[in-house]
Amino acid sequence: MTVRDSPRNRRAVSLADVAEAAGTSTAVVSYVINDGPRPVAPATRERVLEVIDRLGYRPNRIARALRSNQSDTLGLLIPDITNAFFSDLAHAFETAAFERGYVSFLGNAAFDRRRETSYLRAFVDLQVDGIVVVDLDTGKSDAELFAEIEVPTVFIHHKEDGLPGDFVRFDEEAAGRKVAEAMTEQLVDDIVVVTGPPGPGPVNVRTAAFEQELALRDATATPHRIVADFDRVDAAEVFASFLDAHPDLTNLGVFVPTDEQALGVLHACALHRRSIPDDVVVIGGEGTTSARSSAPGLTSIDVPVDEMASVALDLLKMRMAGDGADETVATLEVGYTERGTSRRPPIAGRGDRRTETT
Amino acid sequence: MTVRDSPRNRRAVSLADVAEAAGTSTAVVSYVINDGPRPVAPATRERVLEVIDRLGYRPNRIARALRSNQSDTLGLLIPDITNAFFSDLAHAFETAAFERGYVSFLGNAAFDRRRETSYLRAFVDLQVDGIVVVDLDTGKSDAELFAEIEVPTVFIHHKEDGLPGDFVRFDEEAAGRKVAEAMTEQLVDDIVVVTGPPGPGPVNVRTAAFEQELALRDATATPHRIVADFDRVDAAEVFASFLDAHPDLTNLGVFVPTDEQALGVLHACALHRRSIPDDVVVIGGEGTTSARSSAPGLTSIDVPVDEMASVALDLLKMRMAGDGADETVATLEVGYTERGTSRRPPIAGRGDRRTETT
DNA sequence: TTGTAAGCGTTATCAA
DNA sequence: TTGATAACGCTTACAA
Repeated sequence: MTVRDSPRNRRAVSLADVAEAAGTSTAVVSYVINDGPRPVAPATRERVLEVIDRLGYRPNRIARALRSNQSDTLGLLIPDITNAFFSDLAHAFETAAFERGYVSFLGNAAFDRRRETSYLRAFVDLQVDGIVVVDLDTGKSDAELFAEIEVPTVFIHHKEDGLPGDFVRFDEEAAGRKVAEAMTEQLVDDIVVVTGPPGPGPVNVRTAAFEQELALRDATATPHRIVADFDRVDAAEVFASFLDAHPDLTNLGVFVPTDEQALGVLHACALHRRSIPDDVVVIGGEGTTSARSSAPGLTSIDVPVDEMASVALDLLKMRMAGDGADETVATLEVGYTERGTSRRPPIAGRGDRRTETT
Repeated sequence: MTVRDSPRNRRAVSLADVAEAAGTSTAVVSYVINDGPRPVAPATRERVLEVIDRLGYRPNRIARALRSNQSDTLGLLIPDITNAFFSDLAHAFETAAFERGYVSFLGNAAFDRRRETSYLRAFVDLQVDGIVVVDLDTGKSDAELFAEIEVPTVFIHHKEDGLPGDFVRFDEEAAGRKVAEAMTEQLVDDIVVVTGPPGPGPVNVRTAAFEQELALRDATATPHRIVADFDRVDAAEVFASFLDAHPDLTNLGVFVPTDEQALGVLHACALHRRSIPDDVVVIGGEGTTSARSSAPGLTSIDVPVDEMASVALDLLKMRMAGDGADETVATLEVGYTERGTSRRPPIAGRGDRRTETT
């Protein structure tokens, strides 16, 4: 037992240690570990592998990153990790990244520009190989910072004009239209749209498409609009006030573009003892896991979150490989699933309409 | 304009560049950046700071980590990030870590031992300063690996005997007892306990305490036990079958130790058109944000998640600072809040009972 | 096929 | 108070 074996004051086994024990050079050990870039004689390789195993050597990824400018590390920046949709996205990315051999930093901007900036800088300083951003759509993004970042970046869900990087989104317009179509079949007397705070964000594109399609299908239906923040507590409060202010509306259809808000609306209905879907039909816009299994399950657009993650990572990989392609915009198709917050329509389902019976 | 200014093929500004531009040495620049360990003349410091600003220098954290064995980075390992409770925990940690200047890697074990191991190794290889683990409580943990890890580790929620590291938990026994007390005031005819898969995990401690206290308070009440996995879909299915099998039970009280399962139970009740809390009272064991704003909000134990995170990080910091204290076990107190899934009891609230009216 | 040695960008020792 | 310089552990050009 040498001193090195004592559990305290032991420095980790280094590549040089391996080389020495195997009676060869650090270069050869490196070639063995990385399967290149130079060939190694089978006998030598065998010897090195044996020593690596015996000594329990593990490469130091920090040193490797410093030398090679590659960390196999990704940065993931999310506006609000408690939001049902974003947490689904984060989960999808983490999984997809892990499958591809990356470990991810998680940055929760908490809807705060300063935090976003701070994380972005940290990611760059930590030499991540790529950055996945779900950008805040409130106010101006940190355009200068994004512009000066040399790290491959892919934007999800929202991207401001002029920022450099690929963009993965889903078809917001189709989402709005599909819900409008479904809503007209619900035979409700009045329609409500919940919108987010005014702005150019993707969510408001969704609601605009909904309203437009609705007008096309039924000129008489001018929906009530109510504005709520993108969190369920605010949405619940705002919707509860709406119900208070309109006790006469007893056969209501509500389009809530984000599931996070939809969950709040369901909460408000429960408090006000409005029966769903008998008194109020609620249709959501994202199909998060959280909303799929709410009580009752939310009828909604289904966003292909896993596909978004895998497309995003593929784009990132191409960019990291240096394929200097032009900036790509990938727009993914959405589905629509009836669950418990809408009425089974008298007309047979068609198109990509799906009905779920649990 | 020199070549370095062209946006392509530009290598980042290094400390040596700063030193050269400021007409001093790398050592001095380092002293300025780190405020030590040697003093710097005010004039020199001024000059260096000016150059840093002008060149837009940012320290390379990889190089710093390699040299100093400190990365200001943390690893966070979670069994299942889609679980309501764990995602609350993850959020709390990320926030607490960020406040203390750390950036966190996120590892989602997805209830898979191999993934857990793989992340653990990656964290060590990446030289994280500390690891926060919510360990899987299924089967044997990777004891050897934990034992050989030299990185400060703190376990949350669950820790197997013999593993090295501090431990932050909440008072599972008190949680079970509190719910039992509340349940006896609900005037239900029958009581159901949902348990997780059999095993030594913390959740089963919670349910055992509940059953024990219940027996103490009301010898006649022998609760039905139903077993469900720790996910809402399985819990919903299992509970739905239970309702099918017992159509006679129309005044039911259910203790669901994890909110994730409780959400499933609520979902099942909605599908079966059981009114809550008139037909079924549901009480949860964690008080996650997700369950607080379900429809209706879940009456439940409230776990001090933020406090757990901050205690865990404080313990980690102490260990990183080398305070070789004995292993600490911190047990935090839980609250209890009535929300919409229980009946307002006829007896006035007392103790730390809280009632929430939204 | 293998070995030597020069970095990568820091920190911190030691000497000036 | 400052400046050279030797690490940290790895990759890889170059030489043998």
